[in-house]
Amino acid sequence: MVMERADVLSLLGEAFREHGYEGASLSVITKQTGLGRGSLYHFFPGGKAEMAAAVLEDIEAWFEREIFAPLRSEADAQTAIDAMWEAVSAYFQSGQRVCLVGAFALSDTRDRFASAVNAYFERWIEALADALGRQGHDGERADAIAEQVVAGIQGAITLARARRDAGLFERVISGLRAMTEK
Amino acid sequence: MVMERADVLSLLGEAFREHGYEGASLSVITKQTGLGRGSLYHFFPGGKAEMAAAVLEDIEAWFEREIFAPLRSEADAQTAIDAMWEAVSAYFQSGQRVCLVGAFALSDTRDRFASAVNAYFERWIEALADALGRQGHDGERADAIAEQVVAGIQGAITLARARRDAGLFERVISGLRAMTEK
DNA sequence: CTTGCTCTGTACCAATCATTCCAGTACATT
DNA sequence: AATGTACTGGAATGATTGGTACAGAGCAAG
Repeated sequence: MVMERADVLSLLGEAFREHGYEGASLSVITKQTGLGRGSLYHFFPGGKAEMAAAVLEDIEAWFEREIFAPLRSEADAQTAIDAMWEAVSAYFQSGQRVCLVGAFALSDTRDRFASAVNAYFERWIEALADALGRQGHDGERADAIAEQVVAGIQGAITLARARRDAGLFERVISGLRAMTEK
Repeated sequence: MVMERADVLSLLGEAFREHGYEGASLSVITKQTGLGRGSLYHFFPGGKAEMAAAVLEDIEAWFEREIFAPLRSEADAQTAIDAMWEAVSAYFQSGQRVCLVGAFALSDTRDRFASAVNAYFERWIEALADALGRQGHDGERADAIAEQVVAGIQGAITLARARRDAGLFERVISGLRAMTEK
């Protein structure tokens, strides 16, 4: 079995998601990726910090391609927004899967990856506001809704995980979704 | 200087807030509380796990007294809701201060303290829904708003910390607040 | 002063941490 | 078959982890 870089990043991502940056020890990582220490440090000479940075970059690239870019440039804004909601539900698995960027943001891990963490949310909010603007809202209102919605998604993940309640996630999401409909 | 249990819990809380459960090592904790290992294990024979559990209990008690109970029993529901918003802004310091329960919820630390983490949010949502009900909303609608609002608060904290933007926190909070006005 | 109790600082423990190192495997290029 | 490079597993590194042991400090009651 060949292990592509993309596969490794995905497994690394799950490890950090489950245990957090501090909690994801090298032995956890080797176990969860199936790669020995030698291989890990061959691909990521910078160690754990470089692994996490690479994962963040990978996540950012995925969201940029699948969600942010369509929000900014799709001819029909509502179509892009609908696609965002589909992607969000699938990606976060009804709140059973944590947002790694959000999780990092809540501890001092944030400072290690400050610019990646900031950029992720900045781009999401801006792209969504752009789509809302093209959908007919005036600029200020679009910004406000976008902030409200992106915050709401993070909160829905937190609550769904705290209470182990996927239904709660879906209910909050559908409430937010109503805010992005014409 | 006498060190009351309440002071220790407050300092412990800040340590866990800043570093997370895994990241708050015993040396971080001794530094931040000013107590040596001897004292710490004298007060919390169960070690780090007992410290975190005690902090969670302390937080829960504070919210119960200051926010949940008034929401349930204050004669004028709107007054209790207004007080909740004041308390939330002050307690989370415009999103510069993390919600420890929310932070725990996002990693596998949640499982160690599952019932405390679940109870905190369950009570918050139920108490708020109760107040919204007395304020005139029908039951189903009150539940929905309460979930939406409590999730929104958690998300506002996440975003404000991620982007180091206290204004963002206040804007999201005031959007949520509008949902709890008659 | 003595007794008894709560509290504290320090030395210590085994386990685990991230990281380094290196001999060796696998495989593609000559 | 020989060489070079990419990769791998595991042993060894020193630092740090959470937790224990214990002698003593501080102080109130007798």
